[in-house]
Amino acid sequence: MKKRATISDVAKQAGLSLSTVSLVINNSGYASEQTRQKVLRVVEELSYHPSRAAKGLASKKSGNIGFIVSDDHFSRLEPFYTRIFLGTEFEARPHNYYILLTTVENQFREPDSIPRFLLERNVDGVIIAGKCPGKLVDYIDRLDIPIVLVDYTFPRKRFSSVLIDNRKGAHAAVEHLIETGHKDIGFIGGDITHPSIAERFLGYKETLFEHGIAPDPRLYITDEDDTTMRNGANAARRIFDGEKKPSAIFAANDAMALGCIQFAKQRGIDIPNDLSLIGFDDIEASVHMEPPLTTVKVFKEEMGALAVQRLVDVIKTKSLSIVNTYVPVELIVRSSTRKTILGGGSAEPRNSVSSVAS
Amino acid sequence: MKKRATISDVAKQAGLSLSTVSLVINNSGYASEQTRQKVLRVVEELSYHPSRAAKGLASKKSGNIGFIVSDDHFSRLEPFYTRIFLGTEFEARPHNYYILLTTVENQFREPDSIPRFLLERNVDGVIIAGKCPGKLVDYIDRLDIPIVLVDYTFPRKRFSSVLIDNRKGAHAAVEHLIETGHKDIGFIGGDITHPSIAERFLGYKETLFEHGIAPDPRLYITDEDDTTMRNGANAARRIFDGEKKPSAIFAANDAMALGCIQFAKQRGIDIPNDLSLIGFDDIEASVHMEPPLTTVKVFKEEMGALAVQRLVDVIKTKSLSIVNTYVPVELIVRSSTRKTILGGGSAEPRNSVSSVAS
DNA sequence: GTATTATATCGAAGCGTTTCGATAAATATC
DNA sequence: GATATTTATCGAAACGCTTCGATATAATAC
Repeated sequence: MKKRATISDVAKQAGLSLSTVSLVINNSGYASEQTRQKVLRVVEELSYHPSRAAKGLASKKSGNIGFIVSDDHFSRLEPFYTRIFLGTEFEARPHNYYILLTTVENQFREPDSIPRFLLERNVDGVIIAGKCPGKLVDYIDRLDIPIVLVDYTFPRKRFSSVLIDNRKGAHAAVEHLIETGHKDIGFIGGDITHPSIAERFLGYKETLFEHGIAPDPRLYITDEDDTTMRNGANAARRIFDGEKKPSAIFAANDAMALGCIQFAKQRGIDIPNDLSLIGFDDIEASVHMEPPLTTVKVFKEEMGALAVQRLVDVIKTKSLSIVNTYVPVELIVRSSTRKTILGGGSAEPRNSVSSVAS
Repeated sequence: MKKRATISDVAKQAGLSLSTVSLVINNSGYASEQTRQKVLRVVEELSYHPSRAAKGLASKKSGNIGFIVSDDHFSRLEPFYTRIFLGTEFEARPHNYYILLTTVENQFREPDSIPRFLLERNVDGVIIAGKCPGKLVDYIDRLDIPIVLVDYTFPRKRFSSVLIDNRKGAHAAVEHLIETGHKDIGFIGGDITHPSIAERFLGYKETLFEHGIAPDPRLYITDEDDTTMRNGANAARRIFDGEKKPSAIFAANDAMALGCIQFAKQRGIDIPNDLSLIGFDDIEASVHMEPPLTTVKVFKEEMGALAVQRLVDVIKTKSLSIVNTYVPVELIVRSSTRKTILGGGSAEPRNSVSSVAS
């Protein structure tokens, strides 16, 4: 096996000094066009790739980005955060970074739960996806390691973040339901302490208000302990066991929507004829559901990519400014929603003629 | 921000030389018990963590393990390979390795598709999960980088591997169906070119033979192009559109079993009363299916962990021997299978009395 | 008691980069 | 035309570790 070429091999071959080659490769400092070309050609010839370790040692940069996600988030049925992670992986390539993934338990115990890459200072920055223990965030912050949050906002302190435009998504979802003639629209929220879910709830209420509909507490559930399918089914049951039945439900994510579907099947409620249902996220499964789920699509890979872009920028420029990027969403209409024959029950039926199902 | 402690800080504090400290930390070479204690205490005091980069530069080891998985495998609905990946991550921790993940396209084009960590020699070994382009495997092998395969066997050359005991799993599945009175047992294979699927097919046929049942070509489908839910539904349709209807189906994975369920619902076939169905893998979704799926559980995290153990062993000992580890499987009986009222149609019904459903 | 061998510790070279002056040539400034 | 500035290149130190002899002492063999 031939030994790998080093920078000094390149220098020798090009008849230049080490430092000049280094300057050209990292294009810092000055170099004549001629020299530049020469170096680049030799690099190609020897198929030279700089040694990460040497580079890291000399520059005090690891070339790695840490990706932190809570273990239950990451190993959920739906690969939501997996997609985000994948997005970071792809975007890291052109920037020449590696992503070091670690999952953390919700129950944080210092120092056992501190990711190794932090102890060893083996990352130049960190991306945190979804909820993360506050103590850990504080710890990283104290280390002066740049942080970018994805689908999360930290309560006590601002960080740059990449967020879903939840309000807009919720607005589009509820608007769609209202447009198709629904008035008694339920909401299934699961874990309302997650900022994204809270915002979707807000968007839900706002949109109802806009249309002169007062949100009915009997129609929304926000106190389940997690946003799982099971809880979706549970919440649906609680709503339908109440005195007021909705004609449509907006579930704060697709997993809970799926739970709704299961509940509805059990209870003999036909979707979309008896109940229109809309989800959020557009996970892979939603197109395969029975019926295929109308939902609000979230561009997960793109979120990961944006997070990397932002983080790399912070690492390189040491910028301290905080940038919150809102990623647009898109309403995907499939078969779980349809026009009502009659407007809802409580509000006065307006346009009752034109809203007859086609 | 305080500077990190280096090995020379430790040496100074302990009144020893650099080299002695290094020897103790890596416990290579000799050191008196007294010295050892002293060093360890100082390490603790200064909370010293060796620099990865320096270590890597000096030792020519990166401390990283590459994890390669095809992109369609990794971003599938069911997080099968994600779980394996997670297993490697966990096991890598105590061994002090990092996992560098990369996905590769099925359509391999050198050199664009070559993972960066190979170009930069930034991994000490590689784990390949599921199918992988032959050219890439050859490339890595030529680099003299140790390889461990997970859920895959390479056609042209032997490598150490961690494999599912597919034959045993298939045996358990089919045995279960036979025990519950089925004789006309179908098989849905999807992509038979994947070694695991091929073995499950083999196990299926073997078990039938053992019980004096000749596999009926009208009852198995092995020529779909992938092992997806869609293809599962498709294959089920093809079988049921044929002249011979099975009373039970063994799907080579849970995704295809889910497809079967969807097809059955559409066609008005009741599971398990009209058709018993059994899957393979035990993905998270299977417990949530309607009905909950009887399946063969695969211990995915454990497979990842075993792969890391094996790889670390190879890296450390430079062992050239090839070890194929077969991970046991477990039959999980849920509600998608039940006893037949009558034995199957073609073979003579034996024990027809005792096999009446309870 | 001397020769071997095992044990314990150390100094220094080396790993492959970056980066900080230093130097020299080319260009701009007045 | 002398001085200042920009551009181009280089040598050498530094980054924090491993590892290879070298040296010294302790244990064992004969």
